[in-house]
Amino acid sequence: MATKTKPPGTREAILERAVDLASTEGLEGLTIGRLASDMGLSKSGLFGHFGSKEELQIATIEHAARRFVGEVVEPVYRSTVEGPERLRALVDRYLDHLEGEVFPGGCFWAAASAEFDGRPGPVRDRVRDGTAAWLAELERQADAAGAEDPHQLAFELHALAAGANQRFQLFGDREAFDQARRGIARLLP
Amino acid sequence: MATKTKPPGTREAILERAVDLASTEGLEGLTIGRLASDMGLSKSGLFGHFGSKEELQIATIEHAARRFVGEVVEPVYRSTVEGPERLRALVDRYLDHLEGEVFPGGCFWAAASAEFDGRPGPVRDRVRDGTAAWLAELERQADAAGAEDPHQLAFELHALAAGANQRFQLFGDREAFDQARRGIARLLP
DNA sequence: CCTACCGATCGGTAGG
DNA sequence: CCTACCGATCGGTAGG
Repeated sequence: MATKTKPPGTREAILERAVDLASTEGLEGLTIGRLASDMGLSKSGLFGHFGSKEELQIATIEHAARRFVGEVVEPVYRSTVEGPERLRALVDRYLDHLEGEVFPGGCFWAAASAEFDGRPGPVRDRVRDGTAAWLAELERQADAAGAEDPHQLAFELHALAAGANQRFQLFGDREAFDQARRGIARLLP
Repeated sequence: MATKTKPPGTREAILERAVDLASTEGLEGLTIGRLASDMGLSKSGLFGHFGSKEELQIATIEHAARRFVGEVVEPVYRSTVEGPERLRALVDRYLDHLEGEVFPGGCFWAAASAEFDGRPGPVRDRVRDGTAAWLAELERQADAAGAEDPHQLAFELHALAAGANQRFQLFGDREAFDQARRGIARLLP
């Protein structure tokens, strides 16, 4: 008999739930007790998978990074060749990802970044690494697309998309994505 | 004898500290016990000023709003007349405010917005009101400046500035403000 | 404004 | 993986 969902108790299943919880409650509000009861485990049973809260937070960030790559970057790489087409597809799929409410609490990275940008340590470092990787990917594709100033273009594309996400999360305002697309259309003619 | 600083224990002095604490620890991480000990009060002494943690959070947001208006909006109104000049000054002063590290944990609003956008209630409502007031102010001045599409312009200006702030906070990267200014220069020629 | 306290929950450990 | 527990801290209250 095939199981319909991933077997509960697995590290993978725990992290799936952890990413969702962290997107609404924050990485600090992601408590071991709450996560354990959601997964039907004892606190110490769940604790044993990670060894400390900080390790849980780091594992959660790395799981979110894998999900982002799998949902945004990889499909675009499979369906496009390098150049303007790929940059365009990357930005479009990024906006679709933000608009699609993949996480209950909105973009995991926006939340994690705001929460930990002022708290030095390994958690902030991982959030920084994940964000830097995405900005670098945008810049690389902007370069391959022949942009005059790929660094500047990557910054503006990311800012417009992130701005739309912030307004959507706070106001429930889907119009913000149209505004972002309008701004992006001017940048990527 | 004039007192050098505001008398401690005052609601005003408490809220000043509360805004700073919330900018690094978040509005949820702003605990009554921590704030009380910072102010040299007992927990229940501080508690009595507000009546509940939620009321403290709301008072903190409203204090941050008054500070923002006093530091960004009012000086611009005093030094400019309505029109392109005022819009330009508003955006410039906003960027200076973000770059000036007024709060230890970076922009209070960016942090509060990311933290509470997924938690319905009066706290989120106040964060929303404050953000909406600022976007409306930008749009009004964009309109007075004769912009073709004031709503779109206000969105893009805000997104570029907020994007710079996010990158600055996470990477300590002042270059982001230059990038925002470059993007804004194209929007406000 | 204070001391003293409440029940709940936090991260984490002991021992199995 | 479990039960049972630790000290610390949370928001909040009683009583003065």
